[in-house]
Amino acid sequence: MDDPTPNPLAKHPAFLTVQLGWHITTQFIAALAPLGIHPRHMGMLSFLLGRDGASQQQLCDALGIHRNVMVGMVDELEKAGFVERRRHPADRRAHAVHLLAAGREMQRKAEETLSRMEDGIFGSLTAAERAAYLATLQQLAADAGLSPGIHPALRDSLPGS
Amino acid sequence: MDDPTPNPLAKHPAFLTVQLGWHITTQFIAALAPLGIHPRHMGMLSFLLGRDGASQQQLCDALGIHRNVMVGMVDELEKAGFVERRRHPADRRAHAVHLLAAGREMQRKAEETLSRMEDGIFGSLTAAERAAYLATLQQLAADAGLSPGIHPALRDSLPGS
DNA sequence: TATTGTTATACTCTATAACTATA
DNA sequence: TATAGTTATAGAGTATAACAATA
Repeated sequence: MDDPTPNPLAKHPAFLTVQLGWHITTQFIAALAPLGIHPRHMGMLSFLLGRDGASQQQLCDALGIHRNVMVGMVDELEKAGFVERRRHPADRRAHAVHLLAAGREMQRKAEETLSRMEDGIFGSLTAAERAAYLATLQQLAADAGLSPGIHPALRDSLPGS
Repeated sequence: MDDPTPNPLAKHPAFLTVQLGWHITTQFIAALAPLGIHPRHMGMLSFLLGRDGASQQQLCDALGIHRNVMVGMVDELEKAGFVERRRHPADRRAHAVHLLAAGREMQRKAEETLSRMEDGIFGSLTAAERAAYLATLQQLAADAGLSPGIHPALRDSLPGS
């Protein structure tokens, strides 16, 4: 049943992290699709929860997205009624991006979807194992200097078949 | 020092896995660049270690890469002297892709690079924590049905700045 | 002069489809 | 007729550069 010479990558925690992360991403994209949004939209909404009224440039800096791409993302979220561009109180060049009620509701649904998916993925772990896994991840993320809740490339799409 | 309303994603193990996986990927691409190869090349070489002489189609099936993309990858590896296309003994339509000595050597160096990088990333964990992390990842990968040592999208590149 | 948002252009990557030689 | 490898074409995605308004 076993491969005579097993692939050496399978024993590397770095590889396994990437492999599992990729699997989670594709699965989450699919889980979010019925809601009509992409993980990158959820990332924006989740961030705005704590920084409502941020300028597009501030969103760019925080989320690691180019400002020309940000234009399109805000367009999409605005068209869906999740956010609104308002006048920035301190800088007339900037737009203040504000969460609307529908946006908060969508963020809540998306996070619920995420939690449901996690129950499936981590279901075979004991509570203690799952807690240890989470603690380790948080420590590693802190070691690596990763910003909490942010990463630039929650983007497209499915692996080539 | 803390964000008044912290980003809720930071507490989700699924998100943290993806975030850390992305960080590892970008760091590994950079670590491999001086060797002149990309993680996807290492994936090919590591796989061929156990399946030398596989046809391109078999490589496609195993690694989840389209066959038109595989053509270019084999071209690159062949040009670099890491693999060689030979006649397939059983099917004259197919090419048998064989590892050359330089390819084995490059695989070895790449895996050494990976191990060095892992020492940096996981350096703050105790041996027990690191072992537990690895065991959990292996269990989760098995639960998800992921093929050992394989994933389709070890691809480009850096997050937009 | 630098910065914010925006638009236009070019480039890269990926996906689809066609072609050949075998099976 | 179907499959392995290859090539060509088209589409999506990303990055670079320019622009108008404001700092």
